[in-house]
Amino acid sequence: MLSKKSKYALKAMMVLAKEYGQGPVLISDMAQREGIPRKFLELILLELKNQGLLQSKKGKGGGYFLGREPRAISVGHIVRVLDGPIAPLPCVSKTAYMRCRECRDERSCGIRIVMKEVRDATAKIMDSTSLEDMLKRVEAVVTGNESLSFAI
Amino acid sequence: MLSKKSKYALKAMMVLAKEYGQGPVLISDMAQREGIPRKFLELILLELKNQGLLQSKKGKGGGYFLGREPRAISVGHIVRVLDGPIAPLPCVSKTAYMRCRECRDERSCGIRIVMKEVRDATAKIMDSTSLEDMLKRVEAVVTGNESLSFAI
DNA sequence: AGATTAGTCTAGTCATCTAATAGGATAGAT
DNA sequence: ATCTATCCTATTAGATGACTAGACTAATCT
Repeated sequence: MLSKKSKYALKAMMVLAKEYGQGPVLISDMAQREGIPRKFLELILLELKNQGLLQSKKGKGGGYFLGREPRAISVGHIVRVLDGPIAPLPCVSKTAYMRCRECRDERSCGIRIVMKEVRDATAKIMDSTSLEDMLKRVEAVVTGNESLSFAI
Repeated sequence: MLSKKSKYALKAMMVLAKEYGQGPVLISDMAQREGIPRKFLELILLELKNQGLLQSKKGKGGGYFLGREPRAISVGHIVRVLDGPIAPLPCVSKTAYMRCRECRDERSCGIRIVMKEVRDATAKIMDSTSLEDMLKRVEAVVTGNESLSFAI
């Protein structure tokens, strides 16, 4: 399960992607538009900033904006920043591998084989979907041209 | 992330699948063989039994055994019993749908579109993989015939 | 019948995580 | 200097995760 942190992060990033190139957006604006507790969103954005996905500007006319193009930021990256590894088990994680203490022979663990498949399928989707991709799909739904929403 | 409950459940179910048709297996045996805290495993097996995946026999010569053939028990079913829904967000769950409180228009939510893909991919793998499938794959690894491990 | 064996059930513990909230510090704009 | 808005640290209530304890019940063996 995705935490609310990740969900809120994705929502805020989508706002920033839509507003990309038009100057900084206020935390309060994003919080209000997406129905996210404002103080909580602060923490989230700060973390995204510290990981290089966002930039900010203080003072009047300040706010947050994407650190790079919407097409260069993936869902997987955002989720990993807030929730950590995507893998369902540490023993199949690429970014945070850890063997199972009780596993005799990892290579012949059937559970691991299946969970590795799950990890790969999930990572493939999340890492290949950018903010731009999501914007396009939303657009496709709104304009009624939904065939687009399946063209990755 | 899979909980330890689910992981232990899968391990125990694999033991029972391997031993299928050969009479009941003791909790303690499974606990020892797989390095699972015994009392914790008790709870897990009880839950699996209450959901109809396992049967048990008390007294001497007792223990647990699968309620049906290994080919008729899927990874997805086991995981859902212990961890609940597989979906990364309640709003894309088939078994436990719940809308997001703060979502204006669910249909045009980009996050939801992507997470639905993730759910479908995950569910497809977990629901189409049975204990028997896993046993076969393990066997394939052990005998060195790993081409089998990709033949679902 | 009585002892032994093995699952059943209820409750409780302890640590960690989640989803926030609070409030002052810091830096930029005017 | 004074707004304005992010930055940073701390705190917290409640839930969840991962067990542990112990009494109870049912089946089997002698």
